[in-house]
Amino acid sequence: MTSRGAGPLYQRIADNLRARIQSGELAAGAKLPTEESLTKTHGVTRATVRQAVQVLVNEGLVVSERPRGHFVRRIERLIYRPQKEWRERPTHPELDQFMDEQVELGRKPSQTIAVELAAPPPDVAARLGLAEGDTVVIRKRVRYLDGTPFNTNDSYFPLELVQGSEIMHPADIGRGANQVLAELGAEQTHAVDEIEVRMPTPDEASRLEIGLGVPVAMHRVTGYTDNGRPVRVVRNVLPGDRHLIAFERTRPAKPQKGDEQ
Amino acid sequence: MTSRGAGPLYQRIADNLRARIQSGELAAGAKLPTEESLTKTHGVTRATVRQAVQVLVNEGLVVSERPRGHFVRRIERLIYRPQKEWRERPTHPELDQFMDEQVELGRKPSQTIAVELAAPPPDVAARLGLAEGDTVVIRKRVRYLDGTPFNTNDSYFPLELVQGSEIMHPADIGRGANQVLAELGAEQTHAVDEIEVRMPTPDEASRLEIGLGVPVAMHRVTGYTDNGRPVRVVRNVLPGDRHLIAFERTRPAKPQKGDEQ
DNA sequence: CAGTGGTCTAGACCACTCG
DNA sequence: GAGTGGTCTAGACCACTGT
Repeated sequence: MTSRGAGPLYQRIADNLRARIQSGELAAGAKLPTEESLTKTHGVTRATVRQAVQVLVNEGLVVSERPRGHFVRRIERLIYRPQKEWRERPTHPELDQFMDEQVELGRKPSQTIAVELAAPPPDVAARLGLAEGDTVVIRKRVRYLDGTPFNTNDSYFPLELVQGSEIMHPADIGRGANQVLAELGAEQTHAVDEIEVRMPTPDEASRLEIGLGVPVAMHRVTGYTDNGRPVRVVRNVLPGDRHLIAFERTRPAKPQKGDEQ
Repeated sequence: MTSRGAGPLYQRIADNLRARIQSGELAAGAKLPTEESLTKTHGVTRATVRQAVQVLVNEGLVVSERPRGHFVRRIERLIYRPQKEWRERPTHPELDQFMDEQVELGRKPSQTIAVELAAPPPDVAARLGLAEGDTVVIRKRVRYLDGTPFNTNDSYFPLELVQGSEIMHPADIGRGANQVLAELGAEQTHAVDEIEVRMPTPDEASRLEIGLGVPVAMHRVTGYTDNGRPVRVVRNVLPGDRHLIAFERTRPAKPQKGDEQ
């Protein structure tokens, strides 16, 4: 199954290393053989060995920690609940079966907040019903856990809606930005959730200190007032290796038909 | 512009190309300059140019269509609704709801079904409460839309539960596997949903015909009976460039506090 | 200062598709 | 058959980290 006959040399070397990782011979955190030593064991040049290792890096299995060497990636995911603020307790005890054990064991959270005025990105413009030339207020947050970036949380508001309000101050809003919106006569009463999966932009990669081979999920929430006016878009960017997204179903009824789950 | 600040040559070439893609100068589907021509315009060797292009490929911005050249990736996402099966909709028995929805859009769906007996992967074993040496029945499906793979849908059942039942036949189950479970006295009444974001395994990449630079979302559903016994795990693997995950919130109530959305 | 990976050059041959 | 990207060799020099 592993080094089946043909294929490029670098793929066969990559297959060999991948198999050793998956078998546990090279456990999480273990150091890979040096490129130099791989050239000898496989009888190829260093360029070929590097190509093989690059395959594993792009698969997210291996990280480079220059100049100490390459290491098997450690993956540790925390639970992310997109619906969190509308749920205090799960409806069924089983829901926590695989989650409670992982949840916060005395971690130290922190965050940074910045406020910018800028033109909205296309997806935000479309959802707020703005033109790309319009201006939005952006509250940009990066959340950290034990000092490493955990996710980003950027809120976009139409400028004329929040002009001069507390939302434009780069500090935590104790009662929540939604409460401020309500005071401005634009209370957000419902929302649409979307999740997009892709590789990070260079910007996102640097904000989140993401290595090669780590994709992100962008969780986008569009908030509406009672009469259907969009007043807010939130974009949460979650590094794939640090999050497990969990959510609950609406109706605890019987599935009706089919295998569509 | 070109020699902005420092950095490796290949990164600057990649930055240049990325900017031209994002500005629209190189639109979706457009052909990139050939590697040969890039060596001339930037005065470097082909290896360096290839390194630059590889960056964009790994970001998912560019695809290679050998030997025609490199092209700006076209991204077209369809909506994926993890909660779909609990919406009430009349359907034809032959088609499950995924297919059903796409048929309405004039697409041509198809699928393959295979049944295997094997040891469960670790995540499935943990959720079904099995040891890794135990055996599960796996119903493996690949769904196609207009001939291209769209996602995979693999269901795992404990062998002793479904032994000899219709679930072990590699054909569509009109009334749904959940109905069969109910007839076996193990009706699934609630479920836990998880989404994991990562790069595909080589297996997944080949099953789904995924190119480099395309991550996947794995949507995992664990189904339980009324008394909390896990009877089924479903793993849906969704290529990131073909899906937009959408879901609904439970209560149309006011958000309670904070910006946690 | 030795060891490691990161970058880059200068070539070569191959496989595949298109006109 | 021409043009393209895919693979591979044989070197070289650099930057950084730990001893």
